[in-house]
Amino acid sequence: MRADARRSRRRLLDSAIELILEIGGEPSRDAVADRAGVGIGTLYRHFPDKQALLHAVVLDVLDRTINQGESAVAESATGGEALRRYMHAAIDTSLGVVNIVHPLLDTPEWPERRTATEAMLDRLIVTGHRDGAIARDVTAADIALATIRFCRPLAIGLDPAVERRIAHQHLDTYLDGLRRRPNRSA
Amino acid sequence: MRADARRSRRRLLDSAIELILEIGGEPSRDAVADRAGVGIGTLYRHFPDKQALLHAVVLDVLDRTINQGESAVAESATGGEALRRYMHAAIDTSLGVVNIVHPLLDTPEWPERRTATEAMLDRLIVTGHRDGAIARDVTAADIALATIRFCRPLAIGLDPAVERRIAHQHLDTYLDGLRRRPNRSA
DNA sequence: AATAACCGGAAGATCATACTCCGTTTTGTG
DNA sequence: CACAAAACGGAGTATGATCTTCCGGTTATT
Repeated sequence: MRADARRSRRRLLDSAIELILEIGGEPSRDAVADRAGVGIGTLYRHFPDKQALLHAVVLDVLDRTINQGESAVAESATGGEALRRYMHAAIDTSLGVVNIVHPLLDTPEWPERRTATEAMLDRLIVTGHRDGAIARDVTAADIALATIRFCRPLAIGLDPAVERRIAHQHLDTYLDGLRRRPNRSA
Repeated sequence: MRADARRSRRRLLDSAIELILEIGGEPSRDAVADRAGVGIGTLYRHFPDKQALLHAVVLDVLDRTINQGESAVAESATGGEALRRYMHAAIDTSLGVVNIVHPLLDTPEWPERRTATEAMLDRLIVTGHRDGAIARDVTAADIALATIRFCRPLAIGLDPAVERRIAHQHLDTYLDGLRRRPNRSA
């Protein structure tokens, strides 16, 4: 792959991620190409059909988030600490992009990511259960759903930076709540 | 206004609210009319221009939510209790509809609702501050933003009933977190 | 029974976005 | 440096999904 092609591809991905957060949904192909500073033809060469670009964006973001989870588990002293690190990292990486995940749930690429996410969360949860940092009744599914909630922008036209700040803030309070009530569903 | 006209209007509003939650955004006029069991012509007679229907929906839901807040303040023993009641009621009434609020923020009807919401939340907060049930550094804006977050569906194709259950659950944990840390922003 | 208000839905108008195509430019190689 | 292959740009067309109108038929009210 030629250097300029790789550069264009990466720019398209990054521009799409920005736009998705800004407008809260699927951006038009024209807008993505403009933002990336490439022609619309270039976009279609890299991502041939209708959904290819958005698929690539979601997989890119999802894989990075899963990796951050792995790191969090590996590098944290406690399960609670791993949970905190993972969820904040998910906000940094996935904020906004969860908005367009739904259509991907029916594609061949999904089951593999689902498995990887579950495996990672299970390891995280088991560690937390073992060291007592995460309540027994908190499950991987609970964490997954809460993570999605905090990665959703509020859809009232806030600036992305503000959006991110608020998400982290809400998550902190939520995590405090998780610690407070060890005998209730998350 | 004739009885059948009032009935049609109410059905259109309710159908729109349902659809907004189900599809997570603005429904097509055709879909709303179908769901309501009325012709598309009827929809246009009640709501003449492009945004009229969605405006009416948001105002309907918003006004009901504000009223529920007033009741919560009036009928609760403590500010903390009022806060809990208000936010859960907001989920029951507004879940999903926050998704389409943004465009309304630029219309003449908005400032009035904003003022009413602020007044209600201020009363709620002041009560809570006075009786110590709500931390000093929790503001009306904090409550407003958190309420919006818990009224956002997760956008992964969940059934509305499941969506609602999860929202209440997440809110409970968040409220526990608010209580736990009286000296940090909400 | 009379009339004014309301309803239904086919058909046309409108608009945003997807996508193609080909002449031009850039990159990598001998 | 020269040349071929790969990549680029963007005007213009295709497409499809709503929005909106209109008027003959229906229902409520007196």
